[in-house]
Amino acid sequence: MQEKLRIDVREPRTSRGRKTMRKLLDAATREFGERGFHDASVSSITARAGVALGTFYTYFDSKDALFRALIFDLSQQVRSDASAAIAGEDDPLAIERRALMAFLRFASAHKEIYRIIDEAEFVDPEIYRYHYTTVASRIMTRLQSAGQAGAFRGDVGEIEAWALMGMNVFLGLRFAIWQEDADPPFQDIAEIANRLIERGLAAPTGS
Amino acid sequence: MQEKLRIDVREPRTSRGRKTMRKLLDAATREFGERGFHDASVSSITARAGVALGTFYTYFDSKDALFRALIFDLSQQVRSDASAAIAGEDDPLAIERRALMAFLRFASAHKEIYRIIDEAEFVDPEIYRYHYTTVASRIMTRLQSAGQAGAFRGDVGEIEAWALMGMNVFLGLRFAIWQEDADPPFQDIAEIANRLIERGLAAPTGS
Amino acid sequence: MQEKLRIDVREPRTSRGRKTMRKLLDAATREFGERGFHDASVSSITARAGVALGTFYTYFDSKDALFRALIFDLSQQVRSDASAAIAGEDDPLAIERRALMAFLRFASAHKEIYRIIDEAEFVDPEIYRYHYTTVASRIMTRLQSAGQAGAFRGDVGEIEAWALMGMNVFLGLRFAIWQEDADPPFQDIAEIANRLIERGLAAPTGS
Amino acid sequence: MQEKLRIDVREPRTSRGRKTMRKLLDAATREFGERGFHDASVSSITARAGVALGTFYTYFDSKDALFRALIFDLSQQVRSDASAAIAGEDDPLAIERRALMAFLRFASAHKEIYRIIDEAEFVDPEIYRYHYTTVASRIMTRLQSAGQAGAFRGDVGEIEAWALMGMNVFLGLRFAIWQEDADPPFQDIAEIANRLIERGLAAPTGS
DNA sequence: CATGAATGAGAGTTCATTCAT
DNA sequence: TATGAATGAACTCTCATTCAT
Repeated sequence: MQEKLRIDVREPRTSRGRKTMRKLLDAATREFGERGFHDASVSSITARAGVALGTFYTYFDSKDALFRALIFDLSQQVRSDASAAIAGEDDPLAIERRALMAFLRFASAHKEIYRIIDEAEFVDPEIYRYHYTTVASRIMTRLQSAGQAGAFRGDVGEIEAWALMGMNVFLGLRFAIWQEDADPPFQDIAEIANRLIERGLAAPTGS
Repeated sequence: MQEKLRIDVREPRTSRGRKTMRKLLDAATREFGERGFHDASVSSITARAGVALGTFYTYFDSKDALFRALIFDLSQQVRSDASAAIAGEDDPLAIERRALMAFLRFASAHKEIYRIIDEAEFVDPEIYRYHYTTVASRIMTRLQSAGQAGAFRGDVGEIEAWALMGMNVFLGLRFAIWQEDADPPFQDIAEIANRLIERGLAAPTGS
Repeated sequence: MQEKLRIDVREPRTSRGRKTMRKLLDAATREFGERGFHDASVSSITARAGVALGTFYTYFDSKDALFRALIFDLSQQVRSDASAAIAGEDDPLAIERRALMAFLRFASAHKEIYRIIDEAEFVDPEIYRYHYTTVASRIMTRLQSAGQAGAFRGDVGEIEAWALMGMNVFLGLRFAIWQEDADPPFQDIAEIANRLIERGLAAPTGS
Repeated sequence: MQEKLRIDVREPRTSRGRKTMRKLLDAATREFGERGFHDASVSSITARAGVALGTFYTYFDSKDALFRALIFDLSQQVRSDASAAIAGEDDPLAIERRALMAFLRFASAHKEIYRIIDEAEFVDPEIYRYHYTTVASRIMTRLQSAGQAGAFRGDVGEIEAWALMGMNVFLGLRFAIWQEDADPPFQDIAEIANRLIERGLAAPTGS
């Protein structure tokens, strides 16, 4: 699907180098998170990282290349977090509930990561696509497993996966990113979303 | 809710002025759509509009002010389009289906508008919030009317509205913006989304 | 021959603009002459010209573009000087003598111009070629006229033109550029070169 | 004349060192030839040579010092080539013809060497002067020998030497460096130049 | 002798904005 | 209202050189 994605980074040969690169990536997360890609400056990133300006270019070809490498990194973090959250759970609805809860908590705790990933749409569309396509594809896999197990309808596919992902992302935007306090509680939000996934909105038919 | 929103534009006094301003807004739509806010330049916008660089500042205080005025404009266009699409329809599910179809068509035909509005998240968060809050609020109104009419559950609120909006937006991103050809057809997508809204994903219980 | 040569300059629309551009070209001649292309800096050029740094880019796309425009300018100056020097002279040998004298004087008085043009070989080979090809072509025309008039052999062509040009250029380098005082006098040099052109080096055959 | 020329190179003590130094000089020839002095980078030279960046400074004090050492080397190569070409020939005119032919062939086969030496004019004028002064001085010696032997006029000196050298260099530039194919053949060029040296351009006087 | 990470001065270039005409 | 020349702060990126290992 997205196999040709290239991340250009000069892999450090020494452990000192590995440490410096990590410092740069962490500093970049803070800088991009606070100021956004365009207002962020390479010199500010190196200052935060405590290295000289030129050192930046020992590891990255450009500010864009760093951004791309960072998104790749963060995308993995986001997915690891989700995987961890649903590990061990078998019930499909419960899985989706947990996944959303985890996302809300993660977004709330790491607003800057959410922001950075979303800005990729305008900085590096390819990596942005990579991220959301990968996430959607995992969701679809979950839905289809549940379909085969008889818990969900058997005919769900990519469209439902994107619908669910969009739901989650916008709930995160509204209630985790924009909102300072968790009100309504994430639990309630996840409950309501879960009910929507399970039964839709139609009024229960009589009997 | 979002009443304090201020749009600073010098309203032209003459009809010649009104024409110049319109030329600038149209040129800005093309420029921002093609290059994004940061790569767009005021001088390129005036060149596209066929006016001198200095003329820009007769109408707008700054590049940011133009952007904000433009989003306000586009936000209204998007909402008008949706209103027109559902006008005269009574059935709540059909309304949502039509709204999504209209959005997919609009996004597909005006990719640049979609892009510009979304970039506002990183350029002028206030107007971005204004846009999506307004849209969500309309959706919520629709859902609650349907609830009172007994067509939908009676307890739906903001959370469901944001969930629906997110669903629609991401379906638009994936199938209208990214995809060149309408495949699957927008009709099918709207159908599937509609089914999800109506019944959720749970497998139909026996009997 | 060299018809596709492009000089990218933004022609000023006002007389104020024309003056500023002239100031920049003159400042550039001084700067490139003293420091050479690579050590010259745009900011130093604008400082010499007494304008702001940004003003430079109102007229030239880049430091390279300025250089090219400058060579074009200087190339014309060099050729005008030569034309003026030989104007009115009919005798082919006298023409060549005068042309060399003029070149020696010009090079001596404008060492920086000589230097700038020659550096073009490494900065913008195309314009360098343009310059020397044009000069050679003028020399060839002169030689061939003289050939038709019976003053020179009738079979001279491009090769002789380049040979003569090379002769002149190196005499200029050695005795006008490198040498502070005109010793031997330019007159003597031109005389000797003239004798070489006329009769070559072979010892006069008896009688 | 040019006795104070200093070439600062750390002579390697071991044979491994000698090999590394040779690799660096060869890599530098390629790099300077392809990119020119200023665009050439030390790190690219070491990469071509297959050694680490720091190793460079074990052998050369600076990029400039390397350049100077290289010109010195190349200058010797050029002169050896010329010496070999004229060895054993006694006739002064034939000597000059052979010398030019050899130069054309050498320049054609080693365009990069020609380029590097000429760029020295703007990088290290002293070594540039050294090179051309040395060459001119050899030519003058040849001419004066021929003068004493009665084959050439007896009053030729430095001026004629520089004139001849300039002729050769520009014929090389035009017909060996710029031209991909040898057309006209080097033989023809050398013949014509030889005729110019022998008899000049004047039309043969009657009888 | 060899390595490669680290340095930081310095360069070219962009562009929103101002303002005299 | 329209023009376009002028401004200068701010930015990204390069690369010769150093030095600890």
